[in-house]
Amino acid sequence: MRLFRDCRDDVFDSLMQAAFLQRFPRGVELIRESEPADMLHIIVEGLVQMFASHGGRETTIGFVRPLGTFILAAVLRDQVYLQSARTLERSRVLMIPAERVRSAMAADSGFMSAIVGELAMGYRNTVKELKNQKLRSGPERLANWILRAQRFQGKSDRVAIEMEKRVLAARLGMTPENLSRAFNVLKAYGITVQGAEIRVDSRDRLAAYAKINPLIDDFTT
Amino acid sequence: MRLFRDCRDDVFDSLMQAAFLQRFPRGVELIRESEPADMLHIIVEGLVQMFASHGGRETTIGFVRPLGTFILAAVLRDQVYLQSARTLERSRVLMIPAERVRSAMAADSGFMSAIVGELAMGYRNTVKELKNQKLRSGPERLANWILRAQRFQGKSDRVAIEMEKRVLAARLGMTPENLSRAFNVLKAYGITVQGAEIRVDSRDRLAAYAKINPLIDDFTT
DNA sequence: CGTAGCATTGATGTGGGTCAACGTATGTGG
DNA sequence: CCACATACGTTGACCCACATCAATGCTACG
Repeated sequence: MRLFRDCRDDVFDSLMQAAFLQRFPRGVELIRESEPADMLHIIVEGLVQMFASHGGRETTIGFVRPLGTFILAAVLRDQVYLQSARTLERSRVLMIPAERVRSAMAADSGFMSAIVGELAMGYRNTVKELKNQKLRSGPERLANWILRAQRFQGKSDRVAIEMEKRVLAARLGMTPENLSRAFNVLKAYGITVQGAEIRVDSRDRLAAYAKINPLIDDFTT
Repeated sequence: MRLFRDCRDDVFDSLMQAAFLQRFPRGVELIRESEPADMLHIIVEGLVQMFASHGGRETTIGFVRPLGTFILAAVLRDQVYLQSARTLERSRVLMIPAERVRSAMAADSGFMSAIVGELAMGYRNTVKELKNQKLRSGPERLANWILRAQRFQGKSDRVAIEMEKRVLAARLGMTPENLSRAFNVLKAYGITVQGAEIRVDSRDRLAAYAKINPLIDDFTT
Protein backbone atom coordinates (compact mmCIF):
# COMPACT_ATOMS: atom_id res chain seq x y z
CA MET A 1 0.00 0.00 0.00
CA ARG A 2 0.92 3.63 -0.53
CA LEU A 3 1.87 4.27 3.08
CA PHE A 4 4.68 1.70 3.01
CA ARG A 5 5.86 2.07 -0.55
CA ASP A 6 8.93 4.11 0.31
CA CYS A 7 9.52 2.38 3.57
CA ARG A 8 12.87 0.74 4.20
CA ASP A 9 12.67 -3.05 4.43
CA ASP A 10 14.00 -3.35 7.96
CA VAL A 11 11.67 -0.62 9.18
CA PHE A 12 8.74 -2.28 7.49
CA ASP A 13 9.66 -5.59 9.09
CA SER A 14 9.88 -3.99 12.50
CA LEU A 15 6.42 -2.50 12.05
CA MET A 16 4.88 -5.73 10.84
CA GLN A 17 6.49 -7.79 13.53
CA ALA A 18 4.65 -5.83 16.18
CA ALA A 19 1.45 -5.48 14.18
CA PHE A 20 -1.55 -7.73 14.23
CA LEU A 21 -4.47 -8.16 11.93
CA GLN A 22 -7.82 -8.65 13.52
CA ARG A 23 -11.36 -9.29 12.32
CA PHE A 24 -14.32 -7.53 13.87
CA PRO A 25 -18.02 -8.09 13.42
CA ARG A 26 -20.23 -5.17 12.67
CA GLY A 27 -21.05 -2.67 15.42
CA VAL A 28 -17.86 -3.02 17.45
CA GLU A 29 -16.29 0.02 19.06
CA LEU A 30 -12.63 -0.08 18.09
CA ILE A 31 -11.43 2.97 19.95
CA ARG A 32 -13.07 5.41 22.31
CA GLU A 33 -12.34 9.11 22.61
CA SER A 34 -10.27 10.22 25.60
CA GLU A 35 -8.28 6.99 25.62
CA PRO A 36 -4.56 7.26 24.94
CA ALA A 37 -3.59 6.57 21.34
CA ASP A 38 -1.72 3.30 21.65
CA MET A 39 -2.33 1.83 18.19
CA LEU A 40 -2.37 3.07 14.65
CA HIS A 41 -5.30 1.41 12.88
CA ILE A 42 -5.27 0.64 9.18
CA ILE A 43 -8.52 -0.60 7.79
CA VAL A 44 -7.92 -3.46 5.38
CA GLU A 45 -11.50 -4.44 4.69
CA GLY A 46 -14.91 -3.14 5.72
CA LEU A 47 -16.17 0.25 6.82
CA VAL A 48 -15.56 2.25 9.97
CA GLN A 49 -17.44 5.25 11.29
CA MET A 50 -15.61 7.98 13.19
CA PHE A 51 -17.75 9.85 15.67
CA ALA A 52 -17.63 11.93 18.83
CA SER A 53 -19.93 12.45 21.77
CA HIS A 54 -20.62 15.20 24.26
CA GLY A 55 -23.44 15.74 26.69
CA GLY A 56 -25.52 12.84 25.45
CA ARG A 57 -25.29 13.88 21.82
CA GLU A 58 -23.25 12.20 19.13
CA THR A 59 -22.01 13.37 15.76
CA THR A 60 -20.45 11.57 12.84
CA ILE A 61 -17.13 13.06 11.83
CA GLY A 62 -16.26 10.82 8.92
CA PHE A 63 -15.78 7.35 7.52
CA VAL A 64 -12.75 5.24 6.83
CA ARG A 65 -12.65 2.56 4.18
CA PRO A 66 -9.75 0.45 2.89
CA LEU A 67 -6.91 1.40 2.96
CA GLY A 68 -7.39 4.39 5.17
CA THR A 69 -5.89 4.95 8.60
CA PHE A 70 -6.97 6.32 11.93
CA ILE A 71 -6.07 8.03 14.20
CA LEU A 72 -2.78 9.12 12.83
CA ALA A 73 -2.71 12.59 14.38
CA ALA A 74 -3.24 11.29 17.91
CA VAL A 75 -0.56 8.64 17.41
CA LEU A 76 1.95 11.17 16.15
CA ARG A 77 1.37 13.58 18.98
CA ASP A 78 1.18 10.79 21.55
CA GLN A 79 -2.10 12.13 22.84
CA VAL A 80 -5.56 10.85 23.56
CA TYR A 81 -8.05 10.12 20.80
CA LEU A 82 -10.49 12.91 20.01
CA GLN A 83 -12.81 10.58 18.18
CA SER A 84 -14.33 7.16 18.65
CA ALA A 85 -14.54 4.52 15.94
CA ARG A 86 -16.98 1.71 15.32
CA THR A 87 -17.32 -0.85 12.57
CA LEU A 88 -20.33 -0.48 10.32
CA GLU A 89 -19.60 -3.72 8.48
CA ARG A 90 -17.56 -6.81 9.19
CA SER A 91 -14.05 -5.44 9.01
CA ARG A 92 -10.42 -6.42 9.09
CA VAL A 93 -8.09 -4.01 10.79
CA LEU A 94 -4.30 -3.94 10.95
CA MET A 95 -3.07 -2.50 14.21
CA ILE A 96 0.44 -1.21 14.80
CA PRO A 97 1.66 -0.05 18.22
CA ALA A 98 1.97 3.73 18.27
CA GLU A 99 5.49 3.61 19.67
CA ARG A 100 6.69 1.57 16.69
CA VAL A 101 5.16 4.02 14.26
CA ARG A 102 6.91 6.93 15.90
CA SER A 103 10.28 5.22 15.98
CA ALA A 104 9.91 3.99 12.40
CA MET A 105 9.21 7.55 11.41
CA ALA A 106 12.31 8.80 13.15
CA ALA A 107 14.44 6.11 11.54
CA ASP A 108 13.18 6.31 7.98
CA SER A 109 12.55 9.61 6.26
CA GLY A 110 10.85 7.87 3.33
CA PHE A 111 8.27 6.51 5.72
CA MET A 112 7.95 9.85 7.46
CA SER A 113 7.31 11.49 4.14
CA ALA A 114 4.53 9.02 3.40
CA ILE A 115 3.05 9.67 6.83
CA VAL A 116 3.06 13.39 6.14
CA GLY A 117 1.18 12.81 2.89
CA GLU A 118 -1.37 10.56 4.53
CA LEU A 119 -1.89 12.98 7.40
CA ALA A 120 -2.29 15.95 5.09
CA MET A 121 -4.81 14.04 3.01
CA GLY A 122 -6.81 13.05 6.08
CA TYR A 123 -6.79 16.65 7.21
CA ARG A 124 -8.01 17.88 3.87
CA ASN A 125 -10.74 15.25 3.74
CA THR A 126 -11.94 16.35 7.16
CA VAL A 127 -12.12 19.94 5.97
CA LYS A 128 -14.11 18.82 2.92
CA GLU A 129 -16.48 16.87 5.13
CA LEU A 130 -16.94 19.91 7.31
CA LYS A 131 -17.78 22.05 4.29
CA ASN A 132 -20.15 19.39 3.02
CA GLN A 133 -21.96 19.42 6.36
CA LYS A 134 -22.14 23.14 6.90
CA LEU A 135 -22.67 24.48 3.41
CA ARG A 136 -25.18 22.00 2.04
CA SER A 137 -28.68 20.92 3.02
CA GLY A 138 -29.50 17.27 3.67
CA PRO A 139 -31.07 16.63 0.25
CA GLU A 140 -28.07 18.29 -1.43
CA ARG A 141 -25.68 15.99 0.41
CA LEU A 142 -27.75 13.01 -0.65
CA ALA A 143 -27.78 14.17 -4.28
CA ASN A 144 -24.02 14.45 -4.28
CA TRP A 145 -23.66 11.08 -2.64
CA ILE A 146 -25.82 9.48 -5.35
CA LEU A 147 -23.79 11.10 -8.11
CA ARG A 148 -20.54 9.91 -6.59
CA ALA A 149 -21.86 6.38 -6.03
CA GLN A 150 -23.07 6.28 -9.62
CA ARG A 151 -19.66 7.32 -10.95
CA PHE A 152 -18.07 4.74 -8.72
CA GLN A 153 -20.35 1.82 -9.56
CA GLY A 154 -20.53 2.28 -13.31
CA LYS A 155 -22.52 4.27 -15.79
CA SER A 156 -25.87 2.59 -15.30
CA ASP A 157 -28.88 4.62 -14.24
CA ARG A 158 -29.26 2.24 -11.28
CA VAL A 159 -27.32 2.84 -8.10
CA ALA A 160 -27.18 0.23 -5.34
CA ILE A 161 -27.20 1.35 -1.73
CA GLU A 162 -24.58 -0.98 -0.35
CA MET A 163 -25.33 -0.36 3.31
CA GLU A 164 -28.32 -0.06 5.56
CA LYS A 165 -30.22 3.17 5.06
CA ARG A 166 -29.69 4.13 8.69
CA VAL A 167 -25.96 3.87 8.10
CA LEU A 168 -26.21 5.99 4.99
CA ALA A 169 -28.19 8.51 7.01
CA ALA A 170 -25.44 8.71 9.62
CA ARG A 171 -22.84 9.04 6.91
CA LEU A 172 -24.76 11.96 5.44
CA GLY A 173 -25.16 13.55 8.85
CA MET A 174 -28.89 13.13 9.26
CA THR A 175 -31.46 10.89 10.90
CA PRO A 176 -33.07 7.94 9.09
CA GLU A 177 -36.35 9.85 9.04
CA ASN A 178 -34.79 12.76 7.26
CA LEU A 179 -33.09 10.50 4.77
CA SER A 180 -36.52 9.24 3.71
CA ARG A 181 -37.67 12.81 3.33
CA ALA A 182 -34.55 13.74 1.40
CA PHE A 183 -35.33 10.97 -1.11
CA ASN A 184 -38.81 12.42 -1.46
CA VAL A 185 -37.36 15.85 -2.17
CA LEU A 186 -35.19 14.36 -4.91
CA LYS A 187 -38.22 12.78 -6.61
CA ALA A 188 -38.73 16.18 -8.22
CA TYR A 189 -35.29 15.77 -9.80
CA GLY A 190 -35.90 12.33 -11.26
CA ILE A 191 -34.86 10.08 -8.39
CA THR A 192 -36.88 7.02 -7.37
CA VAL A 193 -35.99 4.53 -4.67
CA GLN A 194 -37.06 0.90 -4.58
CA GLY A 195 -35.64 -0.87 -1.56
CA ALA A 196 -31.87 -0.74 -1.86
CA GLU A 197 -31.89 0.46 -5.46
CA ILE A 198 -31.95 4.03 -6.70
CA ARG A 199 -32.96 4.94 -10.22
CA VAL A 200 -31.59 8.14 -11.74
CA ASP A 201 -33.77 9.40 -14.59
CA SER A 202 -31.66 12.37 -15.52
CA ARG A 203 -28.11 12.77 -14.33
CA ASP A 204 -28.13 16.36 -15.53
CA ARG A 205 -31.15 17.43 -13.55
CA LEU A 206 -29.74 15.81 -10.43
CA ALA A 207 -26.32 17.37 -10.97
CA ALA A 208 -27.85 20.81 -11.42
CA TYR A 209 -29.59 20.45 -8.08
CA ALA A 210 -26.57 18.94 -6.33
CA LYS A 211 -24.20 21.78 -7.28
CA ILE A 212 -21.10 19.60 -7.46
CA ASN A 213 -18.00 21.32 -6.10
CA PRO A 214 -14.53 19.80 -6.55
CA LEU A 215 -13.39 21.56 -3.39
CA ILE A 216 -15.85 19.42 -1.47
CA ASP A 217 -16.37 16.30 -3.53
CA ASP A 218 -13.05 15.31 -5.09
CA PHE A 219 -11.29 12.76 -2.98
CA THR A 220 -7.90 13.05 -4.56
CA THR A 221 -7.16 16.76 -4.41
CA MET B 1 9.55 29.52 17.04
CA ARG B 2 8.70 25.90 17.55
CA LEU B 3 8.44 25.09 13.87
CA PHE B 4 12.07 25.98 13.22
CA ARG B 5 13.64 24.87 16.47
CA ASP B 6 15.11 21.66 15.11
CA CYS B 7 15.77 23.09 11.72
CA ARG B 8 19.30 22.95 10.32
CA ASP B 9 20.89 26.37 9.97
CA ASP B 10 21.45 26.21 6.22
CA VAL B 11 17.89 25.00 5.65
CA PHE B 12 16.54 27.76 7.85
CA ASP B 13 18.58 30.32 5.91
CA SER B 14 17.28 29.03 2.62
CA LEU B 15 13.72 29.35 3.86
CA MET B 16 14.20 32.85 5.21
CA GLN B 17 16.01 34.04 2.14
CA ALA B 18 12.95 33.38 0.03
CA ALA B 19 10.46 34.48 2.67
CA PHE B 20 8.97 37.89 3.14
CA LEU B 21 7.16 39.51 5.98
CA GLN B 22 4.18 41.63 5.11
CA ARG B 23 1.72 43.81 6.99
CA PHE B 24 -1.95 43.78 6.18
CA PRO B 25 -4.77 45.99 7.38
CA ARG B 26 -7.92 44.45 8.70
CA GLY B 27 -10.37 42.81 6.30
CA VAL B 28 -7.89 41.71 3.64
CA GLU B 29 -8.35 38.40 1.88
CA LEU B 30 -4.96 36.69 2.07
CA ILE B 31 -5.79 33.55 0.14
CA ARG B 32 -8.83 32.31 -1.71
CA GLU B 33 -10.04 28.74 -1.96
CA SER B 34 -9.43 26.96 -5.29
CA GLU B 35 -6.18 28.85 -5.86
CA PRO B 36 -2.98 26.80 -5.96
CA ALA B 37 -1.09 26.73 -2.69
CA ASP B 38 2.00 28.73 -3.53
CA MET B 39 2.89 30.10 -0.10
CA LEU B 40 2.99 28.84 3.43
CA HIS B 41 1.66 31.58 5.70
CA ILE B 42 2.81 32.02 9.26
CA ILE B 43 0.93 34.58 11.24
CA VAL B 44 3.29 36.66 13.35
CA GLU B 45 0.83 39.18 14.71
CA GLY B 46 -2.90 39.74 14.47
CA LEU B 47 -5.83 37.42 13.82
CA VAL B 48 -6.92 35.56 10.71
CA GLN B 49 -10.22 33.90 9.97
CA MET B 50 -10.35 30.75 7.86
CA PHE B 51 -13.59 30.26 5.97
CA ALA B 52 -15.13 28.56 2.96
CA SER B 53 -17.97 29.37 0.59
CA HIS B 54 -20.40 27.43 -1.54
CA GLY B 55 -23.58 28.41 -3.29
CA GLY B 56 -23.73 31.89 -1.79
CA ARG B 57 -23.26 30.66 1.75
CA GLU B 58 -20.15 31.02 3.87
CA THR B 59 -18.93 29.19 6.94
CA THR B 60 -16.14 29.87 9.37
CA ILE B 61 -13.79 26.94 9.73
CA GLY B 62 -11.40 28.34 12.29
CA PHE B 63 -9.05 31.07 13.39
CA VAL B 64 -5.31 31.43 13.33
CA ARG B 65 -3.40 33.57 15.78
CA PRO B 66 0.37 33.96 16.33
CA LEU B 67 2.32 31.77 15.70
CA GLY B 68 0.01 29.50 13.78
CA THR B 69 0.32 28.51 10.15
CA PHE B 70 -1.92 28.04 7.17
CA ILE B 71 -2.43 26.24 4.85
CA LEU B 72 0.15 23.61 5.57
CA ALA B 73 -1.77 20.61 4.22
CA ALA B 74 -2.32 22.21 0.82
CA VAL B 75 1.34 23.24 0.62
CA LEU B 76 2.53 19.75 1.46
CA ARG B 77 0.30 18.07 -1.09
CA ASP B 78 0.94 20.78 -3.70
CA GLN B 79 -2.77 21.24 -4.19
CA VAL B 80 -5.28 24.04 -4.24
CA TYR B 81 -6.48 25.71 -1.06
CA LEU B 82 -9.74 24.39 0.35
CA GLN B 83 -10.23 27.45 2.53
CA SER B 84 -9.99 31.18 2.22
CA ALA B 85 -8.36 33.44 4.79
CA ARG B 86 -8.96 37.04 5.76
CA THR B 87 -7.47 39.28 8.40
CA LEU B 88 -9.77 40.27 11.24
CA GLU B 89 -7.21 42.66 12.72
CA ARG B 90 -4.12 44.41 11.46
CA SER B 91 -1.74 41.53 10.97
CA ARG B 92 1.81 40.66 10.08
CA VAL B 93 2.32 37.53 8.05
CA LEU B 94 5.46 35.67 7.11
CA MET B 95 5.16 34.01 3.74
CA ILE B 96 7.42 31.26 2.48
CA PRO B 97 7.20 29.86 -1.05
CA ALA B 98 5.66 26.39 -0.99
CA GLU B 99 8.41 24.88 -3.10
CA ARG B 100 11.02 25.92 -0.54
CA VAL B 101 9.05 24.36 2.28
CA ARG B 102 8.81 21.07 0.44
CA SER B 103 12.49 20.95 -0.41
CA ALA B 104 13.51 22.01 3.09
CA MET B 105 11.42 19.17 4.40
CA ALA B 106 13.09 16.68 2.11
CA ALA B 107 16.54 17.93 3.10
CA ASP B 108 16.11 18.16 6.86
CA SER B 109 14.34 15.47 8.82
CA GLY B 110 14.33 17.65 11.95
CA PHE B 111 12.29 20.21 10.08
CA MET B 112 10.05 17.52 8.63
CA SER B 113 9.41 16.23 12.08
CA ALA B 114 8.38 19.68 13.25
CA ILE B 115 6.09 20.00 10.24
CA VAL B 116 4.46 16.70 11.11
CA GLY B 117 3.80 17.93 14.63
CA GLU B 118 2.36 21.22 13.44
CA LEU B 119 0.18 19.51 10.87
CA ALA B 120 -1.11 16.97 13.37
CA MET B 121 -1.92 19.75 15.81
CA GLY B 122 -3.78 21.73 13.18
CA TYR B 123 -5.72 18.62 12.27
CA ARG B 124 -6.67 17.98 15.84
CA ASN B 125 -7.72 21.56 16.39
CA THR B 126 -9.98 21.34 13.36
CA VAL B 127 -11.59 18.22 14.77
CA LYS B 128 -12.12 20.01 18.08
CA GLU B 129 -13.68 22.96 16.32
CA LEU B 130 -16.00 20.60 14.46
CA LYS B 131 -17.08 18.98 17.70
CA ASN B 132 -17.60 22.37 19.28
CA GLN B 133 -19.86 23.36 16.42
CA LYS B 134 -21.88 20.20 16.13
CA LEU B 135 -22.23 19.09 19.73
CA ARG B 136 -22.92 22.40 21.46
CA SER B 137 -25.63 25.00 21.18
CA GLY B 138 -24.82 28.64 20.49
CA PRO B 139 -25.10 29.79 24.12
CA GLU B 140 -22.94 26.85 25.22
CA ARG B 141 -20.23 27.83 22.77
CA LEU B 142 -20.38 31.40 24.05
CA ALA B 143 -20.14 30.25 27.67
CA ASN B 144 -17.04 28.22 26.88
CA TRP B 145 -15.53 31.10 24.99
CA ILE B 146 -16.04 33.41 27.98
CA LEU B 147 -14.45 30.92 30.35
CA ARG B 148 -11.44 30.51 28.11
CA ALA B 149 -11.06 34.26 27.60
CA GLN B 150 -11.27 34.77 31.35
CA ARG B 151 -8.55 32.21 32.00
CA PHE B 152 -6.46 33.83 29.30
CA GLN B 153 -6.87 37.43 30.42
CA GLY B 154 -6.42 36.94 34.14
CA LYS B 155 -8.48 36.06 37.12
CA SER B 156 -10.70 39.10 37.24
CA ASP B 157 -14.46 38.77 36.96
CA ARG B 158 -14.32 41.16 34.01
CA VAL B 159 -13.65 39.86 30.53
CA ALA B 160 -12.92 42.21 27.63
CA ILE B 161 -14.26 41.38 24.19
CA GLU B 162 -11.24 42.26 22.13
CA MET B 163 -12.99 42.23 18.77
CA GLU B 164 -16.18 43.46 17.22
CA LYS B 165 -19.19 41.47 18.32
CA ARG B 166 -19.97 40.52 14.73
CA VAL B 167 -16.51 38.99 14.51
CA LEU B 168 -17.02 37.11 17.75
CA ALA B 169 -20.34 35.88 16.37
CA ALA B 170 -18.62 34.52 13.27
CA ARG B 171 -15.97 32.91 15.41
CA LEU B 172 -18.67 31.19 17.41
CA GLY B 173 -20.47 30.10 14.27
CA MET B 174 -23.59 32.22 14.65
CA THR B 175 -25.13 35.46 13.46
CA PRO B 176 -24.71 38.75 15.37
CA GLU B 177 -28.41 38.62 16.26
CA ASN B 178 -28.05 35.25 17.85
CA LEU B 179 -24.98 36.33 19.76
CA SER B 180 -27.09 39.02 21.44
CA ARG B 181 -29.66 36.38 22.30
CA ALA B 182 -27.01 34.03 23.56
CA PHE B 183 -25.83 36.72 25.99
CA ASN B 184 -29.41 37.06 27.18
CA VAL B 185 -29.60 33.32 27.78
CA LEU B 186 -26.45 33.51 29.89
CA LYS B 187 -27.95 36.25 32.09
CA ALA B 188 -29.60 33.42 33.98
CA TYR B 189 -26.11 32.11 34.77
CA GLY B 190 -24.70 35.35 36.09
CA ILE B 191 -23.42 36.99 32.91
CA THR B 192 -23.95 40.67 32.15
CA VAL B 193 -22.63 42.57 29.16
CA GLN B 194 -21.87 46.27 29.05
CA GLY B 195 -20.50 47.29 25.69
CA ALA B 196 -17.27 45.40 25.16
CA GLU B 197 -17.04 44.21 28.76
CA ILE B 198 -18.48 41.04 30.22
CA ARG B 199 -19.00 40.56 33.94
CA VAL B 200 -18.97 37.03 35.35
CA ASP B 201 -20.79 36.83 38.67
CA SER B 202 -20.16 33.17 39.34
CA ARG B 203 -17.58 31.21 37.44
CA ASP B 204 -18.99 27.98 38.85
CA ARG B 205 -22.52 28.54 37.64
CA LEU B 206 -21.24 29.45 34.19
CA ALA B 207 -18.92 26.45 34.09
CA ALA B 208 -21.74 24.12 35.09
CA TYR B 209 -23.78 25.38 32.19
CA ALA B 210 -20.88 25.36 29.74
CA LYS B 211 -19.98 21.73 30.33
CA ILE B 212 -16.27 22.16 29.71
CA ASN B 213 -14.73 19.24 27.85
CA PRO B 214 -10.96 18.92 27.49
CA LEU B 215 -11.48 16.96 24.27
CA ILE B 216 -12.99 20.11 22.78
CA ASP B 217 -11.50 22.99 24.71
CA ASP B 218 -7.89 22.22 25.48
CA PHE B 219 -5.63 23.72 22.89
CA THR B 220 -2.54 21.78 23.75
CA THR B 221 -3.68 18.17 23.68
C1' DC C 1 -24.11 67.70 15.60
C1' DG C 2 -25.26 64.44 12.05
C1' DT C 3 -24.59 60.30 9.84
C1' DA C 4 -22.97 55.61 9.08
C1' DG C 5 -22.14 51.43 10.85
C1' DC C 6 -22.82 48.34 14.70
C1' DA C 7 -25.87 46.28 18.27
C1' DT C 8 -30.20 44.93 19.91
C1' DT C 9 -35.00 43.39 19.79
C1' DG C 10 -39.07 41.42 17.80
C1' DA C 11 -41.50 38.77 14.25
C1' DT C 12 -41.36 35.16 11.23
C1' DG C 13 -39.60 31.25 8.42
C1' DT C 14 -37.15 26.89 7.81
C1' DG C 15 -34.22 22.91 8.26
C1' DG C 16 -33.85 19.24 10.70
C1' DG C 17 -34.50 16.49 15.13
C1' DT C 18 -37.79 13.85 18.04
C1' DC C 19 -41.66 11.05 18.98
C1' DA C 20 -45.15 7.97 17.75
C1' DA C 21 -47.58 5.04 14.70
C1' DC C 22 -47.71 2.09 11.07
C1' DG C 23 -45.84 -0.60 7.20
C1' DT C 24 -42.44 -3.85 5.41
C1' DA C 25 -38.91 -7.10 5.18
C1' DT C 26 -36.14 -10.68 7.03
C1' DG C 27 -35.04 -14.55 9.51
C1' DT C 28 -36.12 -18.13 13.13
C1' DG C 29 -38.48 -21.76 15.52
C1' DG C 30 -42.35 -24.60 15.88
C1' DC D 1 -43.51 -24.01 5.35
C1' DC D 2 -45.88 -20.97 7.80
C1' DA D 3 -46.26 -17.73 11.85
C1' DC D 4 -44.49 -14.76 14.40
C1' DA D 5 -40.86 -11.77 16.20
C1' DT D 6 -37.69 -8.33 15.53
C1' DA D 7 -35.66 -4.89 13.33
C1' DC D 8 -35.71 -1.60 9.72
C1' DG D 9 -38.16 1.91 6.91
C1' DT D 10 -41.65 5.37 6.13
C1' DT D 11 -44.94 8.87 7.27
C1' DG D 12 -47.09 12.42 9.98
C1' DA D 13 -47.24 15.64 13.89
C1' DC D 14 -44.74 18.46 16.51
C1' DC D 15 -40.84 21.10 18.39
C1' DC D 16 -36.51 23.56 18.71
C1' DA D 17 -32.46 26.02 17.29
C1' DC D 18 -31.11 29.17 14.47
C1' DA D 19 -31.34 32.19 10.25
C1' DT D 20 -33.57 35.96 8.15
C1' DC D 21 -35.92 40.26 7.83
C1' DA D 22 -37.30 44.58 9.61
C1' DA D 23 -37.27 48.28 12.84
C1' DT D 24 -35.11 50.82 16.29
C1' DG D 25 -31.43 52.18 19.46
C1' DC D 26 -26.64 53.15 20.33
C1' DT D 27 -22.08 54.99 19.68
C1' DA D 28 -18.39 56.85 17.51
C1' DC D 29 -16.10 59.57 14.40
C1' DG D 30 -15.78 63.21 10.77
